[in-house]
Amino acid sequence: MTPSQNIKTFLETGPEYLPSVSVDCVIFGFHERQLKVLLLEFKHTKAFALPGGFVFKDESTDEAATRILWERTGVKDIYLEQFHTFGEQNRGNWDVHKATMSSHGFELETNHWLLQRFISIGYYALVNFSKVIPTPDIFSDMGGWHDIHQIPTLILDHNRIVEKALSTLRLMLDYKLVGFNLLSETFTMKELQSLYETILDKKLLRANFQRKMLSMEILERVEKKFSGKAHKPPYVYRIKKTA
Amino acid sequence: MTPSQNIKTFLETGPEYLPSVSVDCVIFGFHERQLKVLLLEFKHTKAFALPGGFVFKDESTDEAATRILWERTGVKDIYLEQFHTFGEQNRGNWDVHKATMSSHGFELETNHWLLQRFISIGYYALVNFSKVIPTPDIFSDMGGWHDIHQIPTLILDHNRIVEKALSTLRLMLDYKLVGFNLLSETFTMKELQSLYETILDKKLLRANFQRKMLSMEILERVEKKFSGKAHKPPYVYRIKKTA
DNA sequence: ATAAGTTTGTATCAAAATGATGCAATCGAC
DNA sequence: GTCGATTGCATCATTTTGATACAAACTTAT
Repeated sequence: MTPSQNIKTFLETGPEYLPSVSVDCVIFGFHERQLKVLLLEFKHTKAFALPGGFVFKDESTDEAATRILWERTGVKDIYLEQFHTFGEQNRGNWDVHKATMSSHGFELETNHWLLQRFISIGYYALVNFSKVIPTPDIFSDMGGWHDIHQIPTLILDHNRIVEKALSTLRLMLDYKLVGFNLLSETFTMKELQSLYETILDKKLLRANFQRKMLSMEILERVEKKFSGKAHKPPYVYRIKKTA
Repeated sequence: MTPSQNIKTFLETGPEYLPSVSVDCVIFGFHERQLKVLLLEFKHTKAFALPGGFVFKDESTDEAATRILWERTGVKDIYLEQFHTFGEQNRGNWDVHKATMSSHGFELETNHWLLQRFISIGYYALVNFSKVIPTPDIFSDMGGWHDIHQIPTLILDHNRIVEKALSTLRLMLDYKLVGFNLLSETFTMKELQSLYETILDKKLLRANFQRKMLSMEILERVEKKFSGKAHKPPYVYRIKKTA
């Protein structure tokens, strides 16, 4: 199918979606000691946006978020949490979408379903950076990771959504042990600490961090050692499977 | 206007609402050492429900919640917080509403807007019990307070919504100082402790509770003393106005 | 007036959690 | 083997929290 055919199909699926409701996902990844967010880019308009989409009439909003996540990353079974619903009357304008459609030869009337008011249910996801294959959607030409400290201006109220997702993630970090989802299956204590330091944006004392993590008794030592570097090799951990 | 005229008007306002989106409010009050929730009662069907409603196309969801709250309690300026959005495909059936409409002589077709799928944005409110005048809506005949431990079976997924609101409130209690909203303008330390004990459902040590509350430095002693009882009079507090 | 009975406000001590520092152990490079 | 680097953990200091005690302030009974 050509892009234009895809778009035609999409525009025609309007009636299959639950009206007024959209889902936006803040997908967090961790790479090279940076907390990253997956953003979509619109080449024509040079605009950025969060991965998002609409809810089919026969799926739950959670299912919609899972589906959108899968479509944009190629990964299922992702840690996902709803954090807030954004329900302002005017969350920004849809010029970018209009322009994108227009560039493909589709001129949307003002009352087109795509240009109506939508509330957006925000979900944040924690993914293993290396497993993700950023995949653009119909509107976008590119998907890519952006350092949380260098998020460009996004469409609509998406910058606010990212902010809220980040503050929720920070709160969750020491309430629920959830950070692991951003690392690979196994990891060292240093990697885990580095992750926490990046998310919380502050240094932590190594000895105390280790003591705290071990005291929760959810970590399991895997291989005894790990070689390569000129120093004492660290233990490698994984999360205990709650049997 | 007669009730039936009210209902007719309401049914005709369908197009003014944002489709698929509803708001439900869990209104907490505190009275006689009990945590209460305001519920509406449908006399014909003997069903109970949370106060809720729909979102006008030109108001935000927060504004809708505030409006609904005001309509059901007569109080504006209420502490209100969004806590979760419930987006399952099948949140339960609308038989009760259908029956209520029917009892007023309105037979709704299956595809009537009121019988469509709605997602519900949950808000919880903390109100001063004594200031509230429970007021029924078009569907209900009565509004009243119910002890959190004796919530009857509610329509749709409203029982789950109450549960989630309560667990969120408990989490919030020691993260954010928010309990005051359930008391009157001024209160004693004992009243505040009693409130905390009721919400958290556990006893707290008086001395330590007092120390903790005072250490946050948001309480202000008002009147020196308080008389009537045969013992040392307690201080009366109010929240410091953050100047 | 005085004593008795309560409840309040706060001090004090014990225990637990957290912050900070030090040191032995283990690896590769030389 | 020695050196430099990093890990794992012990240890101590500090802070927070849990538990108990006691004096102060009020009304009622005598």
